[in-house]
Amino acid sequence: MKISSKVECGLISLVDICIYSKTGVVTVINISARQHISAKYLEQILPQLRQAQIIRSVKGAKGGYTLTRPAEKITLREVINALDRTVLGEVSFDNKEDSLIAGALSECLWDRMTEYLQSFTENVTLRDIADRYDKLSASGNAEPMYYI
Amino acid sequence: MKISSKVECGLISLVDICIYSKTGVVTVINISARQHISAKYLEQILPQLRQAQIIRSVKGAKGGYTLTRPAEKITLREVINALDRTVLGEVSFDNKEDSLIAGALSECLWDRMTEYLQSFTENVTLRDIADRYDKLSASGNAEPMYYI
DNA sequence: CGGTTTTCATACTAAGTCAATAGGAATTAA
DNA sequence: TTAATTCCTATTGACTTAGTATGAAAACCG
Repeated sequence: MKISSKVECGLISLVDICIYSKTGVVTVINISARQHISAKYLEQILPQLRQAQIIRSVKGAKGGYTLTRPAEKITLREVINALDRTVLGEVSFDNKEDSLIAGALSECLWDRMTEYLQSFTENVTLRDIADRYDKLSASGNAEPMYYI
Repeated sequence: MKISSKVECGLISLVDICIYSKTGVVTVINISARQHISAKYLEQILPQLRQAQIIRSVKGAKGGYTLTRPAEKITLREVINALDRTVLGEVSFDNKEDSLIAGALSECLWDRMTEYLQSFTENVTLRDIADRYDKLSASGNAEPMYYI
């Protein structure tokens, strides 16, 4: 499966915000430093998540981002759809609709695959990922710390 | 889901061969005429299916293609993999392996999605599509016939 | 043989997509 | 007013993809 870098970075950012926004907002610079993603790139991704009402932004100095809802109410389906409609969306082809074989393929294959992906991602939430992250970092896989 | 035209055309070709090879071989020209796919394009796709031992080719005049096995023994998984490794393959990202969040995403999301796609397509065969095609064409959706 | 039909191999091109950068406007705290 | 921040939109360069082009190799047929 091919997943765009935008979706990957968007998801990582959201989990980062989820983890670090307990005490206040999280800025693009914060995420960039922690997750090694270009700040300029994030500036392009996060507004999309805001428009989809997944995060809320505070402008100006001391500004940043927080989630609009508890993490367990944010499904990965809506996140992925907000960033890239093609991942979970229907398989579509230009003009082969007239072909009966293409129709059979849709019914037996493509439609079922996309239906599954939609319902699966509907049932995974940001909380699940954050919890999994906690377990990973607790079990000796701690994020490397660089002391000066 | 984004599926390349190559995979789509390859699958359509295979179903066409399955349907029309009962009496003999099927040529690129046959498929091209029936399915409205450029013959030159097919000449690029079918050899790949041959290398994957899904179809057998007969060279020269009176040559063409047939399936190597009964249609119920050809899974869509192997067909799709033969034409495009990325569709069912693992989600892979450049250098974000070090990120624990990326790891959590893999475990909770990407790995499960690709596992499902692999096992689902493993259990759909060419026969299933051909049968579905038969039902579609029997129920009033007959392929248009052009009489001269 | 020689001509025709076919598959096979490889190169090419034009269009589209994607990742990432760039520059600057708008907003707000201090 | 200054610094920190989000926001908006354009652009670039690299890569991918769809489809075409050219011709070689193989095999049937008369």
